[in-house]
Amino acid sequence: MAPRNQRSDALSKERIVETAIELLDTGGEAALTFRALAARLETGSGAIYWHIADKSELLAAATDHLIAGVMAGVVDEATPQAAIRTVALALFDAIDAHPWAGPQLFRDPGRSAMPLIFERIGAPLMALGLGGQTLFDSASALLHYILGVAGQNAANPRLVPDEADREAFLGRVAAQWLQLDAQAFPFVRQAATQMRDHDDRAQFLFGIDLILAGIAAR
Amino acid sequence: MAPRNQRSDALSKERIVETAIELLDTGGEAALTFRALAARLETGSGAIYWHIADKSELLAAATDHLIAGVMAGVVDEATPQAAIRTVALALFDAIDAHPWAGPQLFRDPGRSAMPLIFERIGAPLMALGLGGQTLFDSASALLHYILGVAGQNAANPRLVPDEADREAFLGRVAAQWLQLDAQAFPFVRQAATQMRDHDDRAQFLFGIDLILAGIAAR
DNA sequence: ACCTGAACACCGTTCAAGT
DNA sequence: ACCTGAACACCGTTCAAGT
Repeated sequence: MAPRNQRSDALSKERIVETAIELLDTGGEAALTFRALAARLETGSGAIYWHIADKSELLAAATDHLIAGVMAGVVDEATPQAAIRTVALALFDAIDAHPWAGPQLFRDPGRSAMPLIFERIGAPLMALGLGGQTLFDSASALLHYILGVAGQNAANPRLVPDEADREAFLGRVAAQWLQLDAQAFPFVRQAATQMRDHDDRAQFLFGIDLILAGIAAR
Repeated sequence: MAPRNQRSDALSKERIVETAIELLDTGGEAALTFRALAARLETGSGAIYWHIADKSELLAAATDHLIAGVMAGVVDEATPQAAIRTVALALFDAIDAHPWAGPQLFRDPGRSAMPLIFERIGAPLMALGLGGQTLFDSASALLHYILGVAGQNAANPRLVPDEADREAFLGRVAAQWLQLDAQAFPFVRQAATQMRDHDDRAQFLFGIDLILAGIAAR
């Protein structure tokens, strides 16, 4: 058997992380096991631990890698508002395509993904003239809203090729909401009728604009 | 050995769920195993499956139970804005005390926890005169913001008796942010200096008010 | 220094057997 | 109808042994 440590494609943290992302994209979080990863990398499961501390760090590193790529691809915009909308939509689409990353964004705010996102939200607000506590609190509000939608999206089946699964999912939720008591749940029952053909992306942007309008109104 | 199925405290879904919440509150999500749960309930691990489909349903049922209790305790308020603030803060404090429930809120929007929350947000907006798409989108924005903060809180160590752990956590995040490049991260570095003594609860309310102001400005 | 892969401790879940 | 608890299939992680 050829010694692995002399191959040109030797193990490295980057190669491990990229392979992990492939497994996550293909089969979701359940598909990422050290055994599957080792098999794909043609190595022993223990070898991975030489480069990565544990599974928690592996998932965090995969998220950092993904977000860094997304953020690097975001183009500059003319206005601060447009810049915030563009970054927000880029994140929305990234979680749409890689739903496993949604819950990860909540984990460790010190890691690289979080500062990358936070800077892209806060810098435009500075350009708008915000500062001090208002700046910090406004940026945090936008960040939390974006993460909240990301987390929700990660739970929904959105990345199906055809729209059938998504329709079925929304239809099931709407049906459950319509079964609620009309006296106790007037709003939710009305919302149920709007569920099936609502545009997630437009609704997401509406919320961004709501927060931006709130900032402008101060 | 006395037969279990004749005791007055026989197994029931409610007793299982309440015991599960005790384990979750005491030791976090890792402490909830079917073996630990069965030991605490003085039964076999398989007996639980007679009442609960699987672990996913157990966690969802625990969350529903928790949120139902929280929502039942929320008092009515004079104005729609006050009602929304009160519900939001009640959820904030509930996740603060039971951080394991944060990620669960993202799971299944059809379950009872989600409609309970959504109704309490949407009904006051209806009272404000909102309707149609604007009503649905505005309520969704508030919901996503609240869930985003809840998810973030669940990841942070907040429920420690003394403030030492929280201080250490925020200090560590701030230190990591201060190590970033000054040219590339002007905002994040400034935010780092505000991290240690910021008031999570006040910042959360600031975001709620920002969205409410955005709604009012439309 | 880096890799191998068996072994360990632990899960969720099932199911034949009991009462 | 409900409970028991061993058994199964599967994890993450460790570590003595290799190169």
